[in-house]
Order: sequence, then structure tokens, then C-alpha cells
Amino acid sequence: MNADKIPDIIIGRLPIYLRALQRLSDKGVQNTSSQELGDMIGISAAQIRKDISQFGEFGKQGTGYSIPFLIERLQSILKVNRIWDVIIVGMGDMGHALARYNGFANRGFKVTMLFDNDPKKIGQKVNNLEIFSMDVLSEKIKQNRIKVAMLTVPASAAQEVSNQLVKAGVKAILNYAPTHLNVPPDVRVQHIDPATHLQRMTYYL
Amino acid sequence: MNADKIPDIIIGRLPIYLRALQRLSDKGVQNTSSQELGDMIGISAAQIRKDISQFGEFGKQGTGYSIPFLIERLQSILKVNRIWDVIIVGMGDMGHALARYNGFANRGFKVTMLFDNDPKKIGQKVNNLEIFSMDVLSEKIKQNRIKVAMLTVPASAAQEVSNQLVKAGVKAILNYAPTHLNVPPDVRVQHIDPATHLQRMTYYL
DNA sequence: TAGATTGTTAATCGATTAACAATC
DNA sequence: TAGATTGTTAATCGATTAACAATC
Repeated sequence: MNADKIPDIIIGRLPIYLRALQRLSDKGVQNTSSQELGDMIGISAAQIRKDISQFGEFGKQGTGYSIPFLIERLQSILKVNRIWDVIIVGMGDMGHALARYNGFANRGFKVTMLFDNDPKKIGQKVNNLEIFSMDVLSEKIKQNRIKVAMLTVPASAAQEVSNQLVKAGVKAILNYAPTHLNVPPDVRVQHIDPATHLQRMTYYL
Repeated sequence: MNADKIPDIIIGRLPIYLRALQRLSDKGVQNTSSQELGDMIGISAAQIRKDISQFGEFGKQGTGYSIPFLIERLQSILKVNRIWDVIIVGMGDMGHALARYNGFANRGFKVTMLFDNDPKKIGQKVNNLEIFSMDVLSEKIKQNRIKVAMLTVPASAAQEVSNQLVKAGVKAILNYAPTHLNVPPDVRVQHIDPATHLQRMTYYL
């Protein structure tokens, strides 16, 4: 393991590699090469080898990489060789869809609590999980040592709720609100904004 | 307007600038500087000036940028100074949430058609839009000259449906399926995979 | 005018690619 | 052994930052 600081751009590619490897594994494939993996996901073989080699010598000359082994290594590096409890804050349509999403299984995450401030929603269940009041958000986060949250409140409330999350100890926020969040440097934010993603493509049309 | 090829990484930042500018505009602010805008979204002032200057001289020394003017320019560059009709393919929870999402207004997009292959869903309405059969997907895309699609089918069907979209003339796909899509070079794909986004953050926890 | 801020140049920094010895 | 493919080095390519003349 290289102790140097790994560039974030490399960290960002590891989940892509992992996803492709798990897909191969599901098909029963046992081994692959940087060439094959690269062809699958549109990344050069040299870059894949370079990225992976930041963390150790996981391949073998002549035969490439053992898929189960490389999956295990990447999961360990990304710290998804465990299950992170994740909360969803804001039970509109998007929060609802995420609560019922089955794509987190085997990828290191489990949605464990839901929150909303609408009295009509509080106490209801989605996917067998009760919706809690925002009043108990901080308390529940601390109690359960929650580190990861998905934020699906309206843009107008996002910064305020983000502050609450951070104050209670959340360190990773997947932000679905179409607004930038200001957080301390030890908190990570990833943005999902469909309009922004679409606008990035219309330029080329 | 610079006729050189603009790097994609710059194009990717323009929607972020545009979103921040629209937020300022909504608050009634008329002018801003690269410094202020950069502070808002965590990007250096120099980079913002450099990015914007690829497309023309939109600012004024001493006073910065006129927000309405810069919004108009960015919208024009990104081709969102019009409304793109967008279709949603796959009316599960995610497709449903996107069909009811109100974040596309004023950002250049309008969801106009929904598709699913489940006979029980076909003919139903979501947000006043009828769900069509996949059998008429190609025909409807061609008829309405649809260029932009959101793909919310299961991963196992994503490549196959993507092929249909591309063949019918779609040039921009927002892919919610957790799998890489192979498309011709003239088709753009953006990926939204919550598990991948979360995995990119857990490394730092 | 004086202060502020752009657009741009040059310098720095970082990422990607090509190539190949090592070796399975 | 011969062929394949890694890990790594050096070269190339591209992106970011710092600095400042121009000018509103």
C-alpha cells in the first residue's frame, strides 16, 4: 500500500472498476486483464494498471487480475467491505424512490432511517422503514453513529439541513438538491442534479 | 467565440456556474465577480475567469459580470436557451420520481413522454403524462425528434434499451442503470449511480 | 481619479499515455 | 519455452494557478 496521498480523480474511478468487476463476477468470470476491463468501460489499459498499482501489486504478469481478489481489494480500499448505514432526509418522490431502491445491496450500503418534517408523513412506513420527524434527526444520527446521508429536501432547505447533518456527525452527503452545499473540509459531498447532468450533454447536440 | 475545441471538463463546469448564477438572480442580485462566484461554489476565481473567457469577453474590468447577461450567454452556449423534450424509459420508482420532478423548469428541459414494458403500467398516467408501450418507443422518438432520454430500466435491460434509443435518434442519455453503456461516439452518456457516488466518499471516512 | 476586476500570459502542477523490462 | 500482461518509468499532454497590464 502506497502511503502517498492518492489523487481524488483516481478514487473516483475505483467504484467504476469495482462495478464492472462485480458484473464480470456475476457472470462467473474469474480473471480479467487491464485491456479487457478498459474495453468494457472505455478507459485505457495503461490508466487502469496505473490506478490499481497505486495500492499494491494485485495482478500477475501473463495472466492479469483475479477478479474475486481484485474485488476484495477494491472493496477494502473504498471501505465498502462492510455495510454503512445510510439515512435519507426528505421523503418526497426522490427520497421515496431511494428508500425503495434495491441497488445498494452488495455495494456497501443499507438505508436504515428516513426523515421528513411533514406531520402527515411522519410515522408512515416506506419499504418497512418508519419516517421520523426532523426533530429527532440529530439524536438518531448520534445514537446510531450515522456517517452517510442522502439529502433529498428542496433546494431552499438543503443548506440548513446539511448544517444539521454535519453538526450531528455525518461525514458524507449525497446531495440531490440542485444547490451547492457549504461544508467543512472533513465532510465529503457528491452532487446528483439531473438538470445539470443534462446540460452537460446538450452543449454537444 | 473561440472556435477551438473546448475541453469537456470546462463544459462540465458551465452548468454549475449557471445554477449558481440563477440562484443569485432569483435573489435579485444583478452583478457578480469571479471572486464572489468562486467563493459560492468552491472554485478559484482564476479558473472561472479562464473558463468563461473561452467563449468571449462577458465581463467588465472593475465591475465584474452582469448576471442576466452571463446567464443568457451560458444558456446559449449550453443550448438550454430553448426547451428540450425529454423522455423517460422505465417507469419504476426512479422513473416515477423523475416524471414528477419539478427541477427541470427553467433549466431547458421538459419531460414529454414516458415508456415502460409492463402491460399493467401502459396507459396509466403519471403527472398527467401517459405511459406508452416500449413497442412504440422508436416510432415516438422519431415522430417527435427526441434527442434526450433518461434511462431508468433495470441494469440487465439497459444496454438493449440504449441500443434502441440510439437507433431511433437519441443523442444524449442520462443513465440511471448501474452499468456502463456502449454507444457510438456521437452519443453522450451521463451516469447517475447513487452507490458509485457513495463509494467515492467512503474512501475518505 | 483610485479602486476593482477582467482577460490573458507564463509558470506550475498534475494526469495520461507509450513503451518496455520483468516475469508469470 | 513462447506468449501474454503486469508494474513502472519517462515523455507527453492538459489543466490550474499566479501575476499583472488593461481598463471600467
